Amino acid sequence: MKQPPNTREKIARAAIHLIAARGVDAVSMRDIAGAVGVTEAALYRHFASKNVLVWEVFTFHYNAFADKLAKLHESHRILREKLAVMVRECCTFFDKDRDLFTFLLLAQHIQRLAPKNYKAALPVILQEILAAAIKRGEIRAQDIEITGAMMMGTVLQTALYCLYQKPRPKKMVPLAETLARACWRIAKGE
Amino acid sequence: MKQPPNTREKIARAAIHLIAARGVDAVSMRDIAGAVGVTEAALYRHFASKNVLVWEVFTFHYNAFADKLAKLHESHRILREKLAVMVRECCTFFDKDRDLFTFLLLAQHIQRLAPKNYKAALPVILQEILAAAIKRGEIRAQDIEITGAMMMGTVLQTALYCLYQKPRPKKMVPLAETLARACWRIAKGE
Amino acid sequence: MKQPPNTREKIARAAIHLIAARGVDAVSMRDIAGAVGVTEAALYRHFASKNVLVWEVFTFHYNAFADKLAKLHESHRILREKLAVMVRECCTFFDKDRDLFTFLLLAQHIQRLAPKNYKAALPVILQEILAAAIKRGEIRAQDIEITGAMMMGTVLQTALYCLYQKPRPKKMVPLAETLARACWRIAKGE
Amino acid sequence: MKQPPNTREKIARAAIHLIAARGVDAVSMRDIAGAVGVTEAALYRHFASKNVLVWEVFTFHYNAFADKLAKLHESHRILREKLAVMVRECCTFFDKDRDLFTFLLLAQHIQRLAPKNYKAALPVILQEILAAAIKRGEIRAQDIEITGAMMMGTVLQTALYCLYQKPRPKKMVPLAETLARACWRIAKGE
DNA sequence: GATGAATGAGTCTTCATTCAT
DNA sequence: AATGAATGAAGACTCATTCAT
Repeated sequence: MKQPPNTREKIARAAIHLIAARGVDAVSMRDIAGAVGVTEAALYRHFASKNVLVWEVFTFHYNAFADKLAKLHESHRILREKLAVMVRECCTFFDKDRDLFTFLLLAQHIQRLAPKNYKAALPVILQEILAAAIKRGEIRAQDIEITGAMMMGTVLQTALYCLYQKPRPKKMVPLAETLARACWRIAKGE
Repeated sequence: MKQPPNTREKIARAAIHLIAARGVDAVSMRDIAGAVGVTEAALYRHFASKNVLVWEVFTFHYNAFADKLAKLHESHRILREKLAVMVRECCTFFDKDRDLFTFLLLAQHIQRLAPKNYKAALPVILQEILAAAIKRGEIRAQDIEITGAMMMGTVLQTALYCLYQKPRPKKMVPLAETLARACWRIAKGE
Repeated sequence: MKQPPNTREKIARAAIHLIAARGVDAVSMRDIAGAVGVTEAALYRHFASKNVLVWEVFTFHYNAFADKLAKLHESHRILREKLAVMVRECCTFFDKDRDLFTFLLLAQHIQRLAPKNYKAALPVILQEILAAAIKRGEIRAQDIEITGAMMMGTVLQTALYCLYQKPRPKKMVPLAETLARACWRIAKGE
Repeated sequence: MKQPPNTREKIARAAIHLIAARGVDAVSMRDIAGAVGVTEAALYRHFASKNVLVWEVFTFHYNAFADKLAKLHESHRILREKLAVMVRECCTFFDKDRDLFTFLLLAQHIQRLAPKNYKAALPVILQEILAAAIKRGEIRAQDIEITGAMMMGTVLQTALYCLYQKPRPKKMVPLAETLARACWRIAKGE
């Protein structure tokens, strides 16, 4: 029931693909236009500027992913299971759409385009989960921001490692259990 | 016996400072020259190109840091202590020279400048330590590359978090013990 | 008996408003379309090109104004009165529709769009009046082109001055008598 | 004793020539560079931007001319002579360097580039002269801003007229006396 | 009458780099 | 060692205009 393949969508995909491979600054509007098969000027009918293009594509997918994770963990009670299911989702995502995952991984660099006071959703979600687990007595009191950062690092750095494996990137799903356990042990502390 | 503050050194420092703040692509030779107080052309007396400049400055400091870590851990026997001392060194480094640390953090992006077959030293060191610990029976057998990646992520993501704290970046040294324990528990597994 | 607010008219008004404020070159078809609330393409239903749009709108109003002045002065016999009534009309026009007056003031810049051999009507009218006054012996013989230019300058430069008064443009009608007298004295010579 | 023909000066001259003929907006950096015989990029070594280029060239010559007029009139006592000598200087200037005069004539359009609170010097000078003449009792009290505007219009519109005479622009010096007398009579009033 | 999408040429500007001095 | 001037390629973005619908 879709209309003729939406140009805006094609532009977004091309941007994700190129930026995942080279980084925001190293990809020009010319590159994106070329990949889509239109003129540079055509891009500007769909996105007001390069910054807007990158930012809109980023937030759209980032928020979608954050929402999914939020939904997922809610169907579990205990922290260990919440972590397991979230980590698994990350791994699945990575294996299914590596371009997009990598693109989202550039969050730090893209966030300089963010409006002031923008707060990334993922860390917040993680911190809320941890706070709740502490309240329930599942884990002992701790600095949830630091714990959250350590957990994210565990997963993301591993993703980075898998990404740059030669000759072919590694799959992450097989590592899901290992990663989940590591996250759990980080939270559990001594 | 040092000569008057070496220009090459001043260029390197300026590059580190600017790149730490903005990223490689967003810093131009003009920016660097301006920060040093010389002409762009002068930079080419000291470095053959922008890429060479970035790469040489990066590897110099990266290798120096890797060497230091290697030396440090050798004066300890058991993994737990090795990790503790290495993590502490990272934290100290971060607190003492945030610019440089941040610059080195961009490794992934800078490594596209690397010669083929270049292999970053830090992960290798970490993997060797883990391999040895397994051999000694300190920890059970496991995929040392993944374990290493998880450990690095734990520390680096926390550094990233500390870096972007507003209004002032946070100190990392106070977190050293927490981080070291997390790394240890990651290695220890269940 | 007017139709629903004619689009062509709305386009013309928007063009006048924008061009009066910014000049021909600094106003784009996009700007005009935006101000009217239609697509750029829609403009081309009403005007063949930007140049045609500007030129047609200009000549229409310019000629209308020239005609009015011509009619006006004919109901007076002597130069002094002719000048008085024409100057007053200019002032009234300025106060009533500053946008349009300013737009017409850009005549010099718009006339590069003119067809070859185009001759602006206003100077001609003025020169005819002066020629007649000389014939009648009201004023002594003189270069009517120069005298005409001086008179026009007197009024137009004053208009310019009133236009750019901050914070609000000045009214011109109160200056009508002063201006008319100046014109008269210019013609009268010593 | 001059060094090899200064590029900055050549750029300024080319800009004056082109802008006098076509207006600021219709002249591109490419045009200017082409006229000078250098790359566009070379222009940016001498002027930070197109706006800066136009503005600096404009103010430099405008102020120089204003200074000259100021000096000139000071060597005369009475208004009539002051006006005569200033008008004559305008005419001489026009005949000697029509490009530059025309360029300066675009003042109104260039002044949108002006820093806030910029006040053009020429009207001020004229107003001071008029104020002094009133004080001395040479002319009766009047709105010096309006009188000034009328005088300027007299000269400038005539210049415009001379400029666009076909096939060759007219000389202005022969008109100096006529113009000076017109200015005087404007000030003198009835 | 009007739209949405597209284009190709052109805008100003910045880039890394070179070279004569 | 360093400079000032220059370059050619590329950057993001805008322009007037066209055309299928």
